[in-house]
Amino acid sequence: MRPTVHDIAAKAGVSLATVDRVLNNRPGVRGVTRDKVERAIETLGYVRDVAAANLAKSRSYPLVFILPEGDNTFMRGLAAEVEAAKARSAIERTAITILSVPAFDRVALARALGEARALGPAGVAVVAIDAPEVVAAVDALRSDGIAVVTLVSDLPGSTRDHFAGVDNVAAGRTAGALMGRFLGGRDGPVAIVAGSMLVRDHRDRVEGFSAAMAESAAGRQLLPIVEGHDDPAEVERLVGGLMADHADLAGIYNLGAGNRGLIAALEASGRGKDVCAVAHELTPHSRAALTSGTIDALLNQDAGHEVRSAIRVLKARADGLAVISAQERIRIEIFLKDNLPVDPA
Amino acid sequence: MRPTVHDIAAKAGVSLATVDRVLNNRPGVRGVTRDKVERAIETLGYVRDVAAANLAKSRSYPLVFILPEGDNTFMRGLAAEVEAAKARSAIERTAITILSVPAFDRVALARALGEARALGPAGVAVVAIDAPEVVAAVDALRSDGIAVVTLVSDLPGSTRDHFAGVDNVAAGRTAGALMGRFLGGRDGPVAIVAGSMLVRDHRDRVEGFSAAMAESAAGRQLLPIVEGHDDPAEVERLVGGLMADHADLAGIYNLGAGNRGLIAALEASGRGKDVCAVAHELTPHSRAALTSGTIDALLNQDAGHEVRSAIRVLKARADGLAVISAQERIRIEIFLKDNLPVDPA
DNA sequence: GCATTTTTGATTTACGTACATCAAAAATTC
DNA sequence: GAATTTTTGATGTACGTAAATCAAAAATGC
Repeated sequence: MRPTVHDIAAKAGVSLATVDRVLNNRPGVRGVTRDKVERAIETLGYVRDVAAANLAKSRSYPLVFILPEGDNTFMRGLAAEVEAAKARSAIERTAITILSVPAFDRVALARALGEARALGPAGVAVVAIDAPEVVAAVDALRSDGIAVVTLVSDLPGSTRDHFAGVDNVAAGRTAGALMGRFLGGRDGPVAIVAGSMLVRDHRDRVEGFSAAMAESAAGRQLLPIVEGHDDPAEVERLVGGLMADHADLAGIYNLGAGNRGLIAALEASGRGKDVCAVAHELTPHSRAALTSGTIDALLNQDAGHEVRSAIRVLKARADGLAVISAQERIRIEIFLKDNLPVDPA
Repeated sequence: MRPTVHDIAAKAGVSLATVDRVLNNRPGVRGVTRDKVERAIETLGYVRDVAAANLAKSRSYPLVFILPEGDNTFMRGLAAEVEAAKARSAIERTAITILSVPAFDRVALARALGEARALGPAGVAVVAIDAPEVVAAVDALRSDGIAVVTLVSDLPGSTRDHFAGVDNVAAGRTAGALMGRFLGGRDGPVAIVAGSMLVRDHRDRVEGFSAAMAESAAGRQLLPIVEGHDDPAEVERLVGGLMADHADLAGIYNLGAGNRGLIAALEASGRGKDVCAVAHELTPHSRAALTSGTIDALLNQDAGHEVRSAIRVLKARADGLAVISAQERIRIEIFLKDNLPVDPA
């Protein structure tokens, strides 16, 4: 049977109250007594029953999620996952507030972080934009003792507790390696379509992609990066332009959202299948394009995993506990037409 | 504030005892009363506090893990993950017993399942061998009301509750697609090295690989499958033979364990880098070989995830609860030299 | 050695649920 | 309508921890 506080008290020859004082480091315990208790804890291998403790404390975790608005499927999916987590609030003892801000608007984001701070939550999860005012707002939260996790896009210069997202440099490198291998002997330049170079995840992907292309396809020309702002219509216009301007275009890497636009433009051009396309995020649209051969490879991050991981980490940090980092590593999935999961994602 | 049993009692105008009778469907409640209570539960949106309930029940989950013995890194890693889970027993209210059986020995496995049954646990996780006596032993456990999860290798003909592992047909297809693309114009046959065709996961991988190769590299000759029994020494011997017999060998797919043997044989041959090698499982050895270029792609399943998922599912099934299937899907990771995780796995 | 401060003990209540017991009320049978 | 059965209420204990109170004991200062 697992030892309880009573067992420690008995073993250490002290009262329950003293054990409680030691466990929750309340004042009024002499060093010697504290040592006695800690030895008893050690030898008995006592671990606090977190469930019972939370019950006794009737602990709850008010959390704030700050998400960008926008028309793209990935962010809408992310929002849906946060809603799903909200529906589990009762079970998980969380109380989730969602704040929406215009995409790529650093000022609005900093303001939203201020709002979140005013709510005095236990933790905040935010899709970050890499800008000084955002860093300042995050640091302000942290100095209030509020846990902060960046979601999808990181903010390395800040004091955020954790980043719940994929290694985007590695994602870019993977895209580059696949592109290099898939292009084979084909000639012609490769285009890069980003959402916005304001966000860290997109910058990281560009960096990784360029590096891997330089290795696996040395000498291949990379066209200047264009920004589609994760908007399908804008991406369609941009890709249409690229196809028109470069008759010998060999590949396109769309590292942001707006795959609908990419696919539409590729298909409209009539040479969609000749261009090697690598993109991010598995959605009904991108899945269909992968199956049909318009897209050659998809890199995916699971929004549900990211949201659940963010919540786990926020709760743990709010309690001052450590996290199992291996469990919180978000994986990059690679989908080819041959390994699509059965369940339509 | 989240509603409790007291709130239901008040809302329904009945006593706490009656609410308890309804919630835990104990006898002695009239239909009308039951309905009243259920309506109150519905309108208040009550959800049982599982932590408090488990505390009150002082629930614990005795589990048995049945793992194959053997010298390969993957299975040793799997065992280590089970040990790690065992170390978390106190926190997770589990009591884990590990049974080891000789690899690929169906009779010993069936006997071990019988032993497990005699222990009367809440659930059993087993690395299955696809054989009638194993199916029978699993079904016997199930008919005792013991939850059963297959781990890594499935047993589709049985009544097991769940399979905690990857979609191995998809894994094989992915390997085939990568091989097809990576081979490019190179001529020559492709070899397949399995562990044993007795286990379902290996059979599934062969099926998927063959199908994908037929599509993406039609006409490519596949050599007859050889079995290395997940043993590094045996695999080294086999691959050495293949290299010697087929001077024009274009690719090797090692779908079982024993990568150390594969790598050693490839490197010894002197033409290791000319042969496209696809293998499974990221280990220190395979990682080094991927970095050096001896192996071209690695498919990986995360043993830690599989073990944790198996435990979650076993606990849920023991309580008769549903599982969030999206959360329990084990992903196939694809590693190229460019997207290796920083942390040495 | 006395007063003062610090440390410790004993005890109680609470968290939300499970489970048991016994009495009271209501419904059913004949 | 009395006897019986079924249903319901009231109440208490337990799970393991948190948190508070008040009294008792021990250590400290001078």
